[in-house]
Amino acid sequence: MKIVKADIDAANNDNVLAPDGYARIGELAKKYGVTLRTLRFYEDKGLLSPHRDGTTRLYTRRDVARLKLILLGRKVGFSLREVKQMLDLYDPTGSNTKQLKLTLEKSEKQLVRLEKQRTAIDEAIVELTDMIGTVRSMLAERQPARAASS
Amino acid sequence: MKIVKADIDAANNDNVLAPDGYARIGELAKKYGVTLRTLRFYEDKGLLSPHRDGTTRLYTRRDVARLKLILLGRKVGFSLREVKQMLDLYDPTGSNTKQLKLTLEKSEKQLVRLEKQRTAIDEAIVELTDMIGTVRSMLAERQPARAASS
DNA sequence: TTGCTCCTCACGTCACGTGAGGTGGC
DNA sequence: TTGCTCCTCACGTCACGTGAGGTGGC
Repeated sequence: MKIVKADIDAANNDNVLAPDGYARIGELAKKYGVTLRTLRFYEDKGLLSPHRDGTTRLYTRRDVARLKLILLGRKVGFSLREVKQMLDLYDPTGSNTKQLKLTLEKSEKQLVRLEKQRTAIDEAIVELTDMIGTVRSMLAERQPARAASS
Repeated sequence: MKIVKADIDAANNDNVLAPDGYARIGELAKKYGVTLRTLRFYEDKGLLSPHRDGTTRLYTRRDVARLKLILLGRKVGFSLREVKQMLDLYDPTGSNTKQLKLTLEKSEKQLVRLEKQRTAIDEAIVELTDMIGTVRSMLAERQPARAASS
């Protein structure tokens, strides 16, 4: 089996960037499953800062890296404000000890919140299941003929 | 042991209503762990409709019953709009079959949503735990002296 | 010329939070 | 007079959704 460039491109699906090193907003949005609005919103909030070609946004490798972290942060339940706080502490020339410590601290607190959310959802599931049972039996009482006639 | 009226009142803690059959907003809020704003907001959205004494709101047994359902609905994740839809179908003179069927239908859909939310939270917990591990080891690498000196 | 992709406002949504400024009755 | 509880605006929050109206290049 011969491996051609297309195979490599397909396997290397981490790459949204065109050969020129830039990605357009539509490409990024599709790739990461977000809307254009979301990417513009993140920019408005200072989380992303793509280059421009006229009015058109051009995203670099750095923006892509940030976007991934933003989406990870959102997934685990951080607010955009918190994500920004952590990202803004990044310094490519330093040890980033401060950033890491803040991230660790916030993450531990967030983990506690997530666990509380999980128990809340578990409770909600129990209550809703109860509710469904109650409603079903009320319907059964109110239409005893239904079961027989249908 | 003598049972006095105070004991009965304390045991009957379902009752927020004063002897006149009315409760004021502050009493209701405290009893159900919500803010005044929340109760007013529910009214604004047509979910509650307390009586008035001048400008002061007076809640009846009916409002209390509705409030309990609203809070249950919110707990299991229904929007206020959905809760209103279901409550508005209640007819004290009928069989309420329509209300029960709508509630059942909505509840089953909501149960699915809740279960999806649970798996999302479980995933988030896994990812956040991973993250914490990664950050911890990065900090350990960056400050090998810390562990020895402290 | 048509289509596609991009753009900038700017208001809407959801469930309240949070003052500001004021009233009534003990 | 002071305190407490109540009231009505009305703007703020959070993370976008959703048009409206318009542009650039194949």
